[in-house]
Amino acid sequence: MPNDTMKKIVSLAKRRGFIFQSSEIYGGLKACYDYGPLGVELKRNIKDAWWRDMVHRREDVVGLDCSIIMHPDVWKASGHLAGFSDPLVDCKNCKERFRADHAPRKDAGTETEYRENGKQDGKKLKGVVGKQGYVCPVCGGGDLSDERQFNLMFRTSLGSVDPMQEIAGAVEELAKLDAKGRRERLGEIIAKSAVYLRPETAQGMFVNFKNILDSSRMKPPFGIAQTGKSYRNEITTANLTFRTCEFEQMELEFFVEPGTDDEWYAYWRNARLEWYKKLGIREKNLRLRDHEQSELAHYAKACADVEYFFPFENESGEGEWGELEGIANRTDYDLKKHAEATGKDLSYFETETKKRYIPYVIEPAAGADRATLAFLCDAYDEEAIPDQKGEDAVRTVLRFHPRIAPIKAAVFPLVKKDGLPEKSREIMAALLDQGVNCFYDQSGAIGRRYRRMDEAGTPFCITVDAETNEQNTVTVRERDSMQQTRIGVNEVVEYIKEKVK
RNA sequence: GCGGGUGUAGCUCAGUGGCUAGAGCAUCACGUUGCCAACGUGAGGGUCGGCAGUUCGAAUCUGCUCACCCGCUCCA
Repeated sequence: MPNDTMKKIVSLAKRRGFIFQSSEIYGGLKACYDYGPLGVELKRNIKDAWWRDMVHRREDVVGLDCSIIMHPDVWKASGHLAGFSDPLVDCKNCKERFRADHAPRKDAGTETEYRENGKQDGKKLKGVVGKQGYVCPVCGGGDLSDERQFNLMFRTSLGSVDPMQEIAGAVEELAKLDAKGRRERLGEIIAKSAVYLRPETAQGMFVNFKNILDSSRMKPPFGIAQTGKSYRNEITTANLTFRTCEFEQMELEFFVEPGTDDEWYAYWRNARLEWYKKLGIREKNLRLRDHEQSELAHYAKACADVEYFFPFENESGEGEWGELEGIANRTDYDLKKHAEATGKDLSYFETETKKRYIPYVIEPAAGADRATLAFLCDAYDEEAIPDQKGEDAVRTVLRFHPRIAPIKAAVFPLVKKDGLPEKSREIMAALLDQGVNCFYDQSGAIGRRYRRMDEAGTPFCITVDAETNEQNTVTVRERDSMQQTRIGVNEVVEYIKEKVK
């Protein structure tokens, strides 16, 4: 029952410290979430795996970490400042909210017929199309609100003087202006200090393209990678951390010679799908979906999404495909725009061939929070196992790939006497010393301790028992099979390190 | 933003004809046991989402509000 599954995952996430709602004791904040002790490890492991595979294991990619607040002109050049401001209109009849540029056109002054409240059996109403020249796309009504700007970027102000102060001082002047003039004047005042939280990390890579060429001796084909937070005022937020206003991205901008872009696009499109598989996401829950021409963003030549089948609650009751990552061919759009805006030369000169060109960009852009959620959902499993009395019982287990598991190993003394706790602590210390995140537990029955670790997704449990004192060996219990292997105490660190590599 | 649903302990949920708020699990302590969610005893933990109103009295009725879920819309 996938409907149930998401509920159980949310419950487990809260109970075990993966994901909490932001500011929960204040009643929560819309679409903001915090990662608890286990969640932060999981997310970090995913980001680290991405960084290692995309940057450290390649010669052709370098990293970058740029500021979230950038020069406001960056967003003018990239098209975000204009493109993010879609005029929205509310229908006063059926309460629909829609984009003005998507509404059906009708000549101003002509008559329009529609149903009351937009209901099929509603009373027939007649109206006149207003001077805006369009009607409601749902009910066809002409009784519409003014167009409202809805900026998808988070605006804030840079500088120690609050722009509110200047606005307060301009109140009388503003009162004399009409609505349009007032908006323009207010815009002028705010624009003096207005800056934006980035809606994507990508522009940081484009803006630093020349710096990196000049400082790193990289030449196309090469990439710049970055992870970090981005912010967008989403109209609708939903499904836990799947769509939030503040989110973390893992982006690569890969610069290539024009003409080679198609093959590099194909390369990354495939490579990125394989990455999720390699880290343990089941193949049946993954797919690549190519965008239709009409779906493509204004800058993109081609785009494909890596999608995961989330167990979200919905009408079908089965779950829903959701985007984890988009791989786009952004062409030379961004570098060209920034070159135009700044007058700087952002082309690349190839000395051997004496060719000069503005590189094309292939962009695999992944959501770190979405990936974390997908790994969590995919790891979730319930196993029917009879308990000691032979009655039906359920074992809840998170089957994380050891590389991303929050806790790599747990160390238990079978009993808390006969020097077993002391021996366990020694093994713990050796593991911690090697940077293996592990957990010590001596409370309650051993079976309970195993099951607790199953729920946290810990792949290995090391138990110190009577034989440890006699033969200097411990048991290693494997999470998925629940099989135990006996190994020497001095092999433990290497054994675990090898398994979680 | 609209429509529908939900909100009681860390989790899952009872509760009501309006009076001192409950269970199971979880957590902690002690004891016992010792390899797969054991047993006993005890303990801690609740602004009944928030604010206001009606009332002698509100978790319960009314209004507003916040958050989450579903649908529509949106997703450069």
